[in-house]
Amino acid sequence: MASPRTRGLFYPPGGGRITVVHHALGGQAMFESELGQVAQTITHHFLAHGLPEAPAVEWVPLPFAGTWGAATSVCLKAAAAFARREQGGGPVPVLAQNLAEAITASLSLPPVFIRAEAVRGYINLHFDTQRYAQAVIETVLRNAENFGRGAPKGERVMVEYVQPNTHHSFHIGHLRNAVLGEALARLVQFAGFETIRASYPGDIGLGVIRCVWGYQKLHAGQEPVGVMERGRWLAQIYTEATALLEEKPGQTPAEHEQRLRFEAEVKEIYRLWDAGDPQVRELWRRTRQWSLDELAAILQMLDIHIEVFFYESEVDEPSKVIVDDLIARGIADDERSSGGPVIVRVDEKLGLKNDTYRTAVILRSDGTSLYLTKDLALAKTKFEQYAVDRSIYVVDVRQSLHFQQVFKILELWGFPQAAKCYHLAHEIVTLPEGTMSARKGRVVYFQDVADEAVRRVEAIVAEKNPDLAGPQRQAVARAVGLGALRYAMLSVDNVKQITFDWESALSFDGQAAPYIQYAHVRAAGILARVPGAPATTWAEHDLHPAEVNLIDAVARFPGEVQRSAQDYKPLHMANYAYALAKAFSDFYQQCPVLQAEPVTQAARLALVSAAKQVLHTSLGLLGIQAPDSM
RNA sequence: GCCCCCGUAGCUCAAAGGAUAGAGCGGCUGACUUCGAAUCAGUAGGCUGGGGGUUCGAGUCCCUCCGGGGGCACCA
Repeated sequence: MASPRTRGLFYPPGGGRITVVHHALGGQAMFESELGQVAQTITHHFLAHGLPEAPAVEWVPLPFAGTWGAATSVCLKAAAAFARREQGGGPVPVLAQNLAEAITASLSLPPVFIRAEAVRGYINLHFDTQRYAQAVIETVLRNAENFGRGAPKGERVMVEYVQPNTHHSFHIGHLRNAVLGEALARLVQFAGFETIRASYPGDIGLGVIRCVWGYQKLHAGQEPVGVMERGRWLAQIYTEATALLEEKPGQTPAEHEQRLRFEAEVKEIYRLWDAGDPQVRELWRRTRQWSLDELAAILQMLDIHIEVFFYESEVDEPSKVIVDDLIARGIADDERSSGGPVIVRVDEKLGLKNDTYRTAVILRSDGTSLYLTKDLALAKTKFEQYAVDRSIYVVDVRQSLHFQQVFKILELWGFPQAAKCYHLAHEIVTLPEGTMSARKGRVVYFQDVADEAVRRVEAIVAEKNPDLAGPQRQAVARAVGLGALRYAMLSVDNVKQITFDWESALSFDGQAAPYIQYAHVRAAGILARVPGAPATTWAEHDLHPAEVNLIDAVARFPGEVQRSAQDYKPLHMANYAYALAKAFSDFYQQCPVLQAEPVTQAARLALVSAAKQVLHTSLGLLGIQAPDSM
């Protein structure tokens, strides 16, 4: 069974995206003001030579080849503009190169740059290596866990994720959603936005009522012991119930009759629920709580702390008020007098010829509300009651049309923040044998995968690190096992399906969380052997290429934070964390620290300390723990 | 029929419109008396689905075709 927010297509980007102020140039943000100075000089040069159409100077990192620098393609752009204006001023690349050469020759560089050169139309600036290394390392160590944290943006963002149905059980599809939403929330928050985490459990609807019916019919009065067991049991009842309610080929007339009778019973329960019948409500409330208890336990295990829970059952009433207003304003058509529902002909209202947003039903003919109706009310609540500036819905891709309709109807309604709503669509998790289906009982539950992950890691720890035992081993096994699972979900782009299979989901080698955690462990291992407080200053020495590489990786972190938050892409951070770990592993292999000469040792200890910090922070943003040993 | 997404190494996937398209897994060859080998180094593997276009510059943007997936009135 699809969870309430488990379907649809892609909302065109731009809607609620965070505006890019300017590209933080990775670690080169270190020399931001100096780069700004040079940019000004370049612009002046253009003006002085009658090239007013030259675009703004943007710095990109110099293709990394062992030293650092920044480059700008502004001459290429200016040359292209010039060629368009003058027609036949020569080939653009030649023109650009000439321009770049003239400009670099005339630049007077601030001391952090050692030289400027013109290459293939680019202006390349090279940084003073030692000053750069020092700036990076000392900045990291001075700021510690706050290194990379963005300045407050003065904007409040709500991230809605974790929307499982009650009366079902949390499966790995839900896990992808939860893990993605949590990483996004952490990134957005760290990037400088005030962040509210919201969850929207589907605690009412036909699926829920079917389960309640099944419970009453088949298991009245029963209750298994244990939070997880109870939750899972409800999911089984749901499967059991749907089997009885489903039309099957080759049914006898008697079976058919029975099925119709059952369906009528389900409808009656739904009616009673709607009417507030105390008995039905009580049964619903009790079973619902079992699911919510299970959810709480899982969120705890995932270190997800939701601040606001919205329940479908609670936005039911307010949503009907909106429907009345939509009818009053002529946006919605009330067809109930002729036995129809209340609808919004979205395309017609927008004057579109093709079927794009289609016609949306916002109220059943019997006057009960729908999923769509509730989302209209929910959007309003988010902005008005929680005063958010932006609202992100992390929901799987099958519900894209649903959200397009929600946002468009809000827009038609005149709701000003409709443009501030953004559906972050992600693809689903499938099984090798096909889509998961609670209805068919074909589901892989999160708890089972988590248990297996922890079991496997425990075995590996026992083998590789026998000193670690007891509760410590348990803790490490959880950190590593769940980390691997999380990373497997985050290191694939949202638009790609994940086919779940045990081996790749629980992969501990290569590009996987344990690899990154291991790098952190190694860094911790080195630092643990040094008595006293770790060094906080850089020491000038000849840099090994692996050191240069690692410093570069460390320096990129703040930029990656901003980029991940702006693009709503935890994937960027997942890739970055791996790249950083790889740079560290390479460094570890090639550069002895404890055996190095005193000056080199001091510098490398500072570097190890900085790298450890950033590994820790980036894993943390992904919701993955970084233990000191494993 | 209409709307949307995806096609990149054998497989799974990366890649701010920028300089020579990168990783992992799998294959092959090497490196533990060393700060932990859950590691590292090397090697092989590609007309980025096809064709047009925009641009100084396209895996990335536009058009078109092919292939795969998803969604389309009273489910959530």
